[in-house]
Amino acid sequence: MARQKQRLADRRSRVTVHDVALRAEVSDSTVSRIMRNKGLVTEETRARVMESVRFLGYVPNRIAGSLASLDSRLVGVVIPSLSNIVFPEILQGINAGLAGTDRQSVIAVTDYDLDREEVVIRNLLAWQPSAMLVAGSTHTEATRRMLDQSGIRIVEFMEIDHPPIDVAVGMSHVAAGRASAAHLVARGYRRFGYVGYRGTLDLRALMRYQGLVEGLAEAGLVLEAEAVSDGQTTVGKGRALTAELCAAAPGVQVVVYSNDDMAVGGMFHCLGAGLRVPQDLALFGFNGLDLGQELPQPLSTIRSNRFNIGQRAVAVILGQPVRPGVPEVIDTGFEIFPGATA
Amino acid sequence: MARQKQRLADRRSRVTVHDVALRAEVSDSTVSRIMRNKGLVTEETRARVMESVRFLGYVPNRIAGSLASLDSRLVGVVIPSLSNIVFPEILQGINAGLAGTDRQSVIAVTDYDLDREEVVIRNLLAWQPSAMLVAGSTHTEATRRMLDQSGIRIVEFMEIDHPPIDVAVGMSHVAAGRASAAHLVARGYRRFGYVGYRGTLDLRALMRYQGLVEGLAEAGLVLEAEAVSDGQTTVGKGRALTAELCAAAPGVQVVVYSNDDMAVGGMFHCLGAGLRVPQDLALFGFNGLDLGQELPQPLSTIRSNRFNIGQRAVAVILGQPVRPGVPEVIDTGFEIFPGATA
DNA sequence: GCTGTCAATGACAACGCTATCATTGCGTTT
DNA sequence: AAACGCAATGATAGCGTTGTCATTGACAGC
Repeated sequence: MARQKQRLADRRSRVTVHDVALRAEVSDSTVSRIMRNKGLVTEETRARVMESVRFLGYVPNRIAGSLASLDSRLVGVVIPSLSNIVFPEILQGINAGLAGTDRQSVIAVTDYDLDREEVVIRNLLAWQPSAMLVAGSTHTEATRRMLDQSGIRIVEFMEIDHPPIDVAVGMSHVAAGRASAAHLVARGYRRFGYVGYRGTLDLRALMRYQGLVEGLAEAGLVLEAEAVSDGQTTVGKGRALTAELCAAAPGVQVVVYSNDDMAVGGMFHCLGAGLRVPQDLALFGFNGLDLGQELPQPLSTIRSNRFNIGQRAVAVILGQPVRPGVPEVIDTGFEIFPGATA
Repeated sequence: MARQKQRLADRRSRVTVHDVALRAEVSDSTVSRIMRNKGLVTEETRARVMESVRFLGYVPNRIAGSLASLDSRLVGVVIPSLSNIVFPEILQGINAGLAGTDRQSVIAVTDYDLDREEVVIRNLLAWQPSAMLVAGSTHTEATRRMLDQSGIRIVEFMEIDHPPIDVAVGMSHVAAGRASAAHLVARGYRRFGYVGYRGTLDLRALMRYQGLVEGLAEAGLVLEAEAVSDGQTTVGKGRALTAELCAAAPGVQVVVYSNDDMAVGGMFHCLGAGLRVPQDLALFGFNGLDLGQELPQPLSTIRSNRFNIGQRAVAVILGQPVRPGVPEVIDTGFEIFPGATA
């Protein structure tokens, strides 16, 4: 009796299809078919097999299954951060879109670092995902090549200001910046300040800033004052920077913020400093977070549809799992929310 | 020449170890060794192989690798929600702990549904993770059995009020509730109100509530009024429920909230209604979110250490990858943050 | 020169499952 | 009764990698 070569001594005595098949007195194939609800089986056989499955506590090994079927059923998701609530919101949209399908998301975080992005994308691709959803459109050359050559569907979400590898789902941040300018100019504001991000990492914040400046220029206006930070854009930072800006440029009528978090901080500053909003100082945010809408006065801002972006991104890959070869851009738009702070 | 049986017509002409080996004129084994930095290879061979790897754009298939080595290098993470910022914070801690190791997290969300939890855990276990990190200690019987029988390390994080399957990392929410009561009683408050969650899903909120009631009872006090919701605990809800409670029970001196989000809502209500905090109404939260600390007055609350919980959970499984068999409880504690609203 | 050692590489069988094709057996048609 | 169709099940060869053991060849020691 030739003893079979035992590969790894420690193999946790896992239950395999074969064990189930032996107990139910059927072939491995039949067990496999039943586990996947595929192919024809009599009800009697199914019952017998399922009894064994339950008795043995069998859990199919998806690693082996994926290898055999050459389909991992995985969707790679790459986001820059978890601390900014907008990304979990997009993940919710993605999960909602994936719920009820047989696909599973695998999430990786880049910390806004393009080299880190390259690493995590390489690692995700190693899992043979059937699609990749990547935040943003700015990548290293190597990243771009990897994504392109993978042949799978690639959805770049959040922004649509750059030509996509395959599909882009999101909104134009430059346009949002311009829209802020246009809206506020139309409401009569002339003396503008900016509080927010200035650095090299959050490129979408920079695009909004750029759009804002362009929009003002078209009205013959400029940013009179800026208070910026190259780190996290938090409520606390927004509050501190607003204080700074008010001290440096008392004549500013309205402050445009990188995002709602900072704008809420600005609101807190005004509350503390006894400034009336919007009479003494008007505030304009970006994102349309719930938080801003629950302030004593609802925040004037721009709603980006994060949940929807996630859902649409998933809809694309489910609707057309094979890359068509022709790049596509899906604009989920944005809406100005007038609010009461500007 | 016997034509080899071609398995799947569509196999994306992927580059395999074999292709690299052919081009570099070495064996598959050597390529594998080089890709894993394991075993001896001459510098010259390594260079030649790496050239081929780059030329062909070879990305190792981790599915096949995991199957062969019986080690997926995956860590399953199960959380109830993404919309409550505390869970992304824990994920950050987990990612931080995993960074620099060869482990990858795979995240699943249960939406506070124990049956859904059972499903997602079954699906995660199918990926043969080397450990599972699961939020909370309340599971279905089937879930508990699956986790236990998997043999891998199981970390139940967030709470330590129940005996764990393997390890629990977190804090006692009952104790936190009692601590709130003790702290506020010591500060002279006698007439208490509660605003927050009341339902069947968020069990930790319920434990804090229970601790609060117990703590008050020990001081001979009771909750004079409650305004509760069984849905999301948002800033908006907190604001609305606080208004409700104030109308129904004007005599209440201090309101204890399910969490900081709702407490911030309470603060907004007071700001809008012209109530002085804490003189007219005192507010006490839970979590120690940044948001609460940036209010015009810093929120009185309890700091739970979310990031730390995630990091500790990972430290456990990295430090001892094999289940010791003896359950362990790791208390990450909490601190009362006096603040200025109570 | 012979043997032993050891660094470097190769051969090949697992890993657990599924796609594919083959086989069985029963009822129906002609 | 032979032929056929078809539902149900089985046998087997991969899937791409890695663990294990075998082989090669250079060099040192005697």
